[in-house]
Amino acid sequence: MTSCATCIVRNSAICGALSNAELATLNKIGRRRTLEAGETLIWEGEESVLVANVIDGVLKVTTSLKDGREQIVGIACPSDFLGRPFGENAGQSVVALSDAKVCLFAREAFDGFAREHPDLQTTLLERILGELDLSRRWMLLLSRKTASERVATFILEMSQRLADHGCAAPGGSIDTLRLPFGRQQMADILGMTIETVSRQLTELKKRGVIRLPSRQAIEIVDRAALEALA
Amino acid sequence: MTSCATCIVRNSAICGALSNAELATLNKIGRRRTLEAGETLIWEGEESVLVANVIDGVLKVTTSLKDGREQIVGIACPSDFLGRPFGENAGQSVVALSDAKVCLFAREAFDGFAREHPDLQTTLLERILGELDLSRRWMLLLSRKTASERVATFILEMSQRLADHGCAAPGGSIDTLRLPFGRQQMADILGMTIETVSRQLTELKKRGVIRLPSRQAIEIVDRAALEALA
DNA sequence: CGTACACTTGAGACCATTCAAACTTGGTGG
DNA sequence: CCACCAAGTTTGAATGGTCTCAAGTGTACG
Repeated sequence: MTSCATCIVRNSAICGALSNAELATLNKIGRRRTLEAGETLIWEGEESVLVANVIDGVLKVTTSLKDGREQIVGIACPSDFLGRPFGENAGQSVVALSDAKVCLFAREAFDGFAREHPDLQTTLLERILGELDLSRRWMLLLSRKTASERVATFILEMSQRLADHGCAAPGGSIDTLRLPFGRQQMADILGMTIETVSRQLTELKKRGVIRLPSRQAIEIVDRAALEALA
Repeated sequence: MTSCATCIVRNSAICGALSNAELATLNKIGRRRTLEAGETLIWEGEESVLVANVIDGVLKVTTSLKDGREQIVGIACPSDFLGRPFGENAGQSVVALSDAKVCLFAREAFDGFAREHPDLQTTLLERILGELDLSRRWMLLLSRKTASERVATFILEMSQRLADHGCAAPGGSIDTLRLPFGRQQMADILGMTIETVSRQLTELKKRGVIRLPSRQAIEIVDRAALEALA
């Protein structure tokens, strides 16, 4: 029996808006689920039947074209909210990048609960507004920034995110990022090809701005230079 | 004295969630304002002091880089909501594209009112979720679609919007769009240059897919062809 | 030790941009 | 009514940044 009382994201997820009594009610309509890396939780275009809180792991939120071109429009870390409440269709797919644990709710049940709990709605609204700001800023990157600006921005943004809530994997100081994804996913986030990402990273390495200690790690050597580039 | 009772967006804006009594309270903290084309209502990066409902006219929501590169991340039409509630900073600028009328609220007063009126919050949440879906779909266009795909998608999207709520200006059937903006703004929406937009439009004209009866009008001749391109 | 997979590097092609010039359009005043 | 002007738009030629395709290198894992 899993319980909200012992949940590690109890206070940082939207559940933080609820009292223990309210949480007990929510607990009844929710259930936990584990996902393996690569597993899809939500399919783009399908009916929106699920919403979820991330408990552990990292997931990607994507939209794609029929021919396979894909764009990652969001990265979900522990305590982040997933899914499309108050709507019939899921606009994006959600896929686990690492093994993950989520707290699932049937969308309709969640909608009903939310309508009766204004504080939860406020919290949710604040989160979604933050997401909207983020995705709009990202639109500027995708449409107007050059390859090197994109990579510089990406590294700084990830560093930021690591600082905020330990999303970007363990075992690094503020300046050594252990990223939970490979080049292809970086490319899908930045709207470029894998080759261009690679070239830009080696360029930054050559210039002594970053180091690449291992495949999935980036160490920031000269943060000021990165900021100038982004 | 302006009154919500006679407001033309009374039912289509977020105010639709409120009773007449509640609306009277909201009316006290709001005021009307007219904007001339080109006037800025909200500045990116400044403190978020205002939120608003659009009553008349069309406005653009933009983010930009210091060097002037700009991306339009949203178009606001009558009954649309503007601004950043529950947050300190405005992430985007809002500029009137045509002469416009808006219903303004001090952000903090609005936040307070919203917290006490769950139905308003639900409505707002639904709207913001819709905006998020839209902007995420647009990210895919900006990062992965070719110039011709972008223009085709744009025309269809605008046609859709015209059909939904008479945003895209008067005097047109479903297939003749009178757009409230010029080539530069199309470019800023699509993340391209003005020249590329122009070239793609003439290309579509040559192929008999659209006609360009006047500077700001686009007539869809072969909708199926457009859909195939998008 | 060998194989598979991810990443890097290189050469060439291509699409969108840049810069420049010509053309429309709509408005103003002679 | 027409000439003129300014602003917006179209068109052209050349450039350049990113992608594509292909081969090479490295790293993890059996």
